[in-house]
Amino acid sequence: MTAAGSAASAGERRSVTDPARLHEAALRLFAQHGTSGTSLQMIADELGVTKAALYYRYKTKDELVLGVVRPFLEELLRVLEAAAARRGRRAQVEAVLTGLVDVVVRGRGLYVVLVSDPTVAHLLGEHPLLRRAGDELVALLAGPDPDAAARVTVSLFLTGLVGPLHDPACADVDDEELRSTLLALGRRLLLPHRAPHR
Amino acid sequence: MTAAGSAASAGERRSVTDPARLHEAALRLFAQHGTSGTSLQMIADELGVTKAALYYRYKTKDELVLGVVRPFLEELLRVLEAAAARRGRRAQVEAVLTGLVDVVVRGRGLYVVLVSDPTVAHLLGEHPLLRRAGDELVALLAGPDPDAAARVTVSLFLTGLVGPLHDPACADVDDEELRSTLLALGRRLLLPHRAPHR
DNA sequence: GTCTATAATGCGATAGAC
DNA sequence: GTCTATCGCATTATAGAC
Repeated sequence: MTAAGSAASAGERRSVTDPARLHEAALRLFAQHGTSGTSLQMIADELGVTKAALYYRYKTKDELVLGVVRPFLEELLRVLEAAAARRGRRAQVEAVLTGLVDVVVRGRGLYVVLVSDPTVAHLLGEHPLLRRAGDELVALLAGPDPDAAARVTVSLFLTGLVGPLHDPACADVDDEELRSTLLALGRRLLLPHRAPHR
Repeated sequence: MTAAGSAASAGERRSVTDPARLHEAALRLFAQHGTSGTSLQMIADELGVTKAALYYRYKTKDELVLGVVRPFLEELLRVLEAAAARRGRRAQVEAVLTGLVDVVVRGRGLYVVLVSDPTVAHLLGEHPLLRRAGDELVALLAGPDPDAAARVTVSLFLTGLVGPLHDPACADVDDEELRSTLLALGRRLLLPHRAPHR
């Protein structure tokens, strides 16, 4: 919906006014260097503007980071809402999985920043409204009153999703195959299974 | 072996000369704020010394980061060596899994820094000697000529290992249970399995 | 809405006393 | 082996011209 199409037409000089351009550039740098390792200067250079121009849109660097991450979180919350409306745990898990994998694969770098950047984690921890996303996600996938193993499993899966997104060994995997593989892995980990031979 | 025991006796003023103390403090900060988000000042404060004192041990910040990560990588390489000496893919995977999970659980924060800090990733990419660890690890777990699904699976598992280590939802899980759960998940993901009902 | 210019602070790193 | 002091530079952030 809010795809990259609007800004993809050409190398035209669009200005920072278009938030999509800023988000796209900042995100790429955040994913590559982390938010702490990315200066406003780097973002400004990438956009062909000056640092000061960025301060017209965002009062602080923290707000910029949140601004980049927020749309992704909101998309995730919509997935969770839709999933929570389903009846039956199995249907809920399935809905979360498909929605989550889709958002994550489309988002690529965004999810990396979201789960593995300490600064972002800290910022989200301070905004309880945004924090809900993570908590609800875990609750839906782990089910009610999850034991230790279930919690570890969910945590491993959610964290692990980022791996294939930027692993050079998986660079040749196209989005469709990545989606279906991650989905299969999610089902294998999160849906009831036969216990392994012991 | 080089456990935390040597420096754990009391709050005694040990000085930076003892590398274990420096590594411990730096690691905690790296895991919490990322390497870019951790200044030498923060490390020095944590140790009760000045920035300048750190420069006696390490010429640059990069060298300090590598110094903290290296012992962990070497431990990992020993695990890989031992595993590679086994006969049969199944035994190799099993050996890598048990060794890896043990090192990761004991290392805790170290693995977080290793897999999710962009600066560390970049530094390791420049030292081909250290880079071997990651490559060999993937090769051993994914097997010869792995298809896309196998590569995605290995990547998800290796990245996912960090999740439960610092997820608050898993904070109550003790090391032993964590180890056995991660091991079970690894087997489930990386050893041949019956295809799911489709 | 973007610029130049600059303030204020913190950074990594060095020099030299002890 | 650790200190104080400092250099040079990058950083976040602001003020004011256009």
